Amino acid sequence: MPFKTPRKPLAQPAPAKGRRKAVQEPYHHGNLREALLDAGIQLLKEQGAEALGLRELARQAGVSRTAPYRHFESRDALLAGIAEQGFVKLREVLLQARHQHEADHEAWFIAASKAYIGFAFGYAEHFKLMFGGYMKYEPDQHTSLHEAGNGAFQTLVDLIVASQESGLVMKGDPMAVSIAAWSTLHGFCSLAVHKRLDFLVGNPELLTRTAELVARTSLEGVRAR
Amino acid sequence: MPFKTPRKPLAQPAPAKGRRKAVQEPYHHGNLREALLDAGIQLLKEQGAEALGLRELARQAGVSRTAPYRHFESRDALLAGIAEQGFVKLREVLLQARHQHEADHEAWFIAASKAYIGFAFGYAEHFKLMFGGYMKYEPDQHTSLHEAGNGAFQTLVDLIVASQESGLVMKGDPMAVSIAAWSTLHGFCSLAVHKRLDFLVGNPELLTRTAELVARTSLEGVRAR
DNA sequence: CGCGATAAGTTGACATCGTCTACATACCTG
DNA sequence: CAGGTATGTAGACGATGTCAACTTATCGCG
Repeated sequence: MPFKTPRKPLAQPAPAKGRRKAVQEPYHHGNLREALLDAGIQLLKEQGAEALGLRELARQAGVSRTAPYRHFESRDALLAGIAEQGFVKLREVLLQARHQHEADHEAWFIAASKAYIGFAFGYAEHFKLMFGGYMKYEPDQHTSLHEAGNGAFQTLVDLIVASQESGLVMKGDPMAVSIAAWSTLHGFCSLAVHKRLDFLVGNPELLTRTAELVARTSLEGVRAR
Repeated sequence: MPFKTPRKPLAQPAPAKGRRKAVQEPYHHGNLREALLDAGIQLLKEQGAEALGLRELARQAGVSRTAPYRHFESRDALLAGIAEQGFVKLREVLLQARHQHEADHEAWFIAASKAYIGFAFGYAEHFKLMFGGYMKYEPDQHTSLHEAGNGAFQTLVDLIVASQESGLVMKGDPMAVSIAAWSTLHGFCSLAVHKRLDFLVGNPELLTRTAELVARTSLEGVRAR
């Protein structure tokens, strides 16, 4: 029962990491910023977003309660950082589906859909944090988070545009069509991670079939007719 | 600037309201339970779910901070009560769509879809509370909330079953098909109320078109083929 | 009609949290 | 080596949810 995590013995003092902006990477105590993010991701997975307190994260990182304020201007900013990592990961899995099936648009579509669903179920708490109302989110602030989200969304838009050109998917504003296709996947995932599909719990086989139906539904909903 | 709301002068002492369960209706101070729910719904609409503090609600109702505990065992229970009212309202608007178009299944489907979207946009904060992670939700506890949710969902299942019989919608497990159709609507609404569709903000005309596309997508996704 | 039980409301206290201000320390740069 | 700045710490404040103990009003029953 670890009440007090002793300060983690970092491998390197490590201020060697490229300085893309202006102010980064702690100097005399190891890189707290990433330590906080890592602890947060860990805690998020184990206990959910409500457990992500600034003081708790500080405790886990072995620093004092107000230390995080040197790296995040508020709790929301820290949550935004964690959510951002989620969007990066989501984009990765979507790109992976693309690279495996880029030639066949229909296969690409289905693979991307399953990747999205797989991410939501595999990182349920992360998914909730990314899309739920756990923090204040104003797109024109949180620009970094916003861009990460757009980066993930863009992979879907790319898929839709390609599929429109090949005649698989209906014509029309690519944004609107992308949102329509995305909505189907997202709605299913959102309902599932928030436990609103208790019809399916305890029946993993039915859940799998429903997930596949949803992936197909997403495609059929926007298929060219 | 009402700092202290004086105790509301109730029209009647009012313990005359049908006693469906066993323990209800406050005795010596007016009916606090409903006053709290009403204040909560009001505050929810104005300020969002985070503003729904037990103490704040008590303040608005003109009672002391711990008085709500005589009617709700915790803050979550109060939120659940408010969310439950939302599901009742949602069911109402879905039933209204049904009664206006029951004969034509396709019209019924589209009307129900638009009603769902209309509810989400018209009661955005309520919608977030109902489906987001603002409170702990375990279906086997919160049975009242759970049933209210199922009541609303059932209107969609009825629609799907009827549409399957008339050949509009594909065959298959009605639950799974209902979830697939619902997912499309819900995903769009969820993304919108959480401000994840900033592509559309400031362009209400595009938003309207996208909403209609989504309603159609929901149907096309499960249409018989 | 009166009296006890009980529902309803109040006050006080506690632990926790996010955040602010002021202070201390380590590191880098000139 | 000196000074500045990035980083970390301690203390305090107001706010919240919840518990325990106490008070008051209302109901039900003999």
